[in-house]
Amino acid sequence: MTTDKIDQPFNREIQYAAKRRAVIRSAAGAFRRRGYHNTSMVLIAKSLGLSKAALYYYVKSKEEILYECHIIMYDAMDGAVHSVRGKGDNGLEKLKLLYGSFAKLMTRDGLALLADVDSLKGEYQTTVLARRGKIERAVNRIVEHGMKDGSIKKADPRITVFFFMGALNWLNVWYEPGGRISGEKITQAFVEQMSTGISS
Amino acid sequence: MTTDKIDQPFNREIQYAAKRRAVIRSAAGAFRRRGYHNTSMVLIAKSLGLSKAALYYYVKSKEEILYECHIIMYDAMDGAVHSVRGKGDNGLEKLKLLYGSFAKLMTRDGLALLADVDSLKGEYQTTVLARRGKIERAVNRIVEHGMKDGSIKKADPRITVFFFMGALNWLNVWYEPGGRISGEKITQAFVEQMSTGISS
DNA sequence: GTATAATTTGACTTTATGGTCGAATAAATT
DNA sequence: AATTTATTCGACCATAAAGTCAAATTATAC
Repeated sequence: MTTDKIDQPFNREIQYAAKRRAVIRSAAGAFRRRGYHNTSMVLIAKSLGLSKAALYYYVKSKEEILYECHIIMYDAMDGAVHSVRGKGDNGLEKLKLLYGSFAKLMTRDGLALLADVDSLKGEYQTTVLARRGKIERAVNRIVEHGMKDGSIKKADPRITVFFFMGALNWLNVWYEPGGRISGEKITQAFVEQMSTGISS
Repeated sequence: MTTDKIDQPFNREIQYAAKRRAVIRSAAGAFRRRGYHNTSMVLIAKSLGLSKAALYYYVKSKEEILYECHIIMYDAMDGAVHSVRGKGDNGLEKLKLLYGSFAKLMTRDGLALLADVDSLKGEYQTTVLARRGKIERAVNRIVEHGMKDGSIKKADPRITVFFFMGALNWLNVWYEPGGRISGEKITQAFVEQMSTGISS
């Protein structure tokens, strides 16, 4: 059928993209659990039932995988920032929404990974640091806004933000998806503890 | 003089120990800044004006250095736990004292390093995880105590602790000794934010 | 069923770096 | 000054893991 002729090359791309995503997702999980440097390409390959060489059909290098992990995460975080636009009656309420989204991202499947930036070089690192800065500034802005509207206690916004963003990032180290503590409980508790820690 | 005969061999040991400490301190700083795997032994050696081989006169392996970094830190933290015994009118007050000590440890010179546990193997990792567990339990106990005496809001103590301990551990990633924000300011702000986040 | 393009592989090269060793140097001891 | 002991080094080895490539396999198209 003619649809095949049109669909088939399209499917190819889709399947390639899907497999590529699978590679990165699988690697991301391994990186989170064992750390970037303790995860070899052979291991990533094997856990997908592939040979190492096949991996390089989908990615340029190990570094690229790490880079994409970060980008995926920052894309998701940017999305969270965007979806919070116009919501929340004041700075604190907006921040609670955003922080909750962040926590959900970090706990939903093993996607989360914001570590090992030092292992990225050149352009890769520059881009990732830029993305990180962008998120940081967005959060800072909300916090500063909250300090002005009186919903957040006045303090050095940088330290304030580092505190609860640090708690979030550290999740990667100890949180086990599907472990004893559910992602929802963590999200709820973190939002609660964060907000009471800074509300005025 | 006779004192020399007695002092000299003693000095030797002291100097050896001092140099060994210098090696570990220097390495710890590099590890914290660039990450364990991005710091080569040659680099550590060069930054001390030594050759790589000379390093191995003081340490058994790179892994041993990382191990000692952790132990030094946990010794200091144990000390902090110990020095808080009997102090503080209630759980929250005691926790504030302890948390402040921890924050001081993390910000005072580049000593802090509690990451890369995955790069330790066998006995090394077992011991470090045991030490970490010990600290965690001590903190948990204080928090639970505070929840009972009414000074700390009732919640899942594990998550409560992970939150503010995570914030602390993440310091390593972004804090620059001698940078724009002083250790004292951070310590003060962290204790404040931690305690208001959990006080009832 | 043959040709073409997409995947996958085994076997290889390369590289970074941890670690070793015997010899050289410096310091203390007699 | 000679001897022993502590310290340091240059040059080397070992190895793990990243990355490459020509060839084989599998899927798709005609």
